[in-house]
Amino acid sequence: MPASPLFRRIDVAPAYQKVADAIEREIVSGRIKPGDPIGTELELVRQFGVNRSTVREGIRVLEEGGLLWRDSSRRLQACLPRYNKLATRLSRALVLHEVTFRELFEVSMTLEIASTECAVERATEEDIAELADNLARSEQVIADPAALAECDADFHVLVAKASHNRVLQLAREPAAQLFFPTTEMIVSHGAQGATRLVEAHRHLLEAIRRRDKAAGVQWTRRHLQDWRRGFERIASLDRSVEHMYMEHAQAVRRK
Amino acid sequence: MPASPLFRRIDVAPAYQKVADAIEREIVSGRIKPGDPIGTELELVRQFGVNRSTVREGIRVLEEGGLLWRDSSRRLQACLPRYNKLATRLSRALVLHEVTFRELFEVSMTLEIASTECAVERATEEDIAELADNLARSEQVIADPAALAECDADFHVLVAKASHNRVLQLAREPAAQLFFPTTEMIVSHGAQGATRLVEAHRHLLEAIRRRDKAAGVQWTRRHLQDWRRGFERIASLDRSVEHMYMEHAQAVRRK
DNA sequence: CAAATCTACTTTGTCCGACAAACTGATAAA
DNA sequence: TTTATCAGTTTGTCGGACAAAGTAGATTTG
Repeated sequence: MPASPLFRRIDVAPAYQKVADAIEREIVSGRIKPGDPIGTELELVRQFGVNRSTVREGIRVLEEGGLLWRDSSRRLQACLPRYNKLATRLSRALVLHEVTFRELFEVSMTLEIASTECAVERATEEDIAELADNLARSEQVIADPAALAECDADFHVLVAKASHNRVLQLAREPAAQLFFPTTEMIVSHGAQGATRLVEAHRHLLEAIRRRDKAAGVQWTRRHLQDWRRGFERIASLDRSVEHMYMEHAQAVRRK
Repeated sequence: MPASPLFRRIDVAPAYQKVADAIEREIVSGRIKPGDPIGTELELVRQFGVNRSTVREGIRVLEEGGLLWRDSSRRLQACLPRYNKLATRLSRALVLHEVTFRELFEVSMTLEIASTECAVERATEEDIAELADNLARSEQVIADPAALAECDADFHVLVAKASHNRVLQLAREPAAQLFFPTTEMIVSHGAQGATRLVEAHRHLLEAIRRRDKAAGVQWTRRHLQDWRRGFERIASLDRSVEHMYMEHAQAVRRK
């Protein structure tokens, strides 16, 4: 047994990791801005003094993390991680952890209400126009559960956008991605599910337009309670989110 | 210009991506369970019929996504994506999007209150014991801002854990990772900041113990308002979260 | 017989060199 | 001006190579 450690542990992170970390540092610190080119693989090989395979492994890590992407000509660029892609990863994690619909519902209720409150305060004319447009489309496809479910998901994304709080937009997305796909099932199951949904959206939009926070919150709550009642007619809230949803999310991501 | 497309677009995803997708499908679908070995690189080479470099690039993608990891002997295993790692990625994204402290504060207020409400309902004896333990430690390090800030962050993680809602735990984490590091600055700045913080924790724990939801919410709100007042003495809430915090988060992640 | 040591084998991380396909940019032809 | 051609880059993939670290089985030692 050595008397006392003479030397500190040396850093033995693999080279590809160091490459990834080095590039990540430059991007996160702001020295490389989104849109800036990173250089070709060969240039990186020369700069880091490692093999191209090693550089490529490092690049894959950052590409997956959403910090790098390849433009149309496949050249490397720094970029801002897209919320959507991150949210998909999170949703996947929630599925694997087998969270229940009760957990999703609880959080969605909280976040959608917060979303509405902020939207009532801050929605711009443009936000309202987008919401109105969405509502008009919903009314047209009221008989088509799949299309209506998509409209519903979009509507709530738009409300979140109108909140002008990007943290909120990001925070609600993972639960929403798992939560809203069930809307199709629910709407096509119950009889007046579709009309109640559109009605709720109409009142919600009206509340945002009139800057009436209490009404906005009330209709958001009612809207989600409707979802819950509809869901409970089909399955238990304590059922865990299933792999089915993940496959749905993957299909969406790829298109 | 061709009259009409005779052929469908051929799938030209790179091989490493196909490898990653194939393994991901097996894991997400549940056919490979967390903890199951994936096999050695050479086995994957044989199964997929591609080069080892290609397999390795595919593996990197999944490793970064948190679906694969290498155990102590560096063999590949499927695993559940850790919330912590995902949250770090999200925090990084928030930094790059230059969100403001106001946005963080707004969402944290919402989620911490929700967290408290659920914790009051569902905290077990064990949860309460952990919180009490944390509180005792806080009282010991009340004069050490760095240690106290860490205790504070832990306290809120424990409250979220006591909510027994995993979606909530995950949803609050990204904002918290950026929000709480400022506690150190705030506590060391104001005079009674530290005592007020510990006092809030004490009341909060007491509320959870007594299942008193109103008191829990009230003290959570007061606690966060304290943070806000403290922060505003130092900087504007509309300042964007800075790169500094990201470096802090990276240091934490590595240890 | 149990514990420690040695040895042969496997696996990972890295490197090298190679090549086809796709893309770039510029020049030549219609 | 548009189209065709062509040489040079760059990426994606391949095959093979090797040192370091880990594994497991055989062997020695107490």
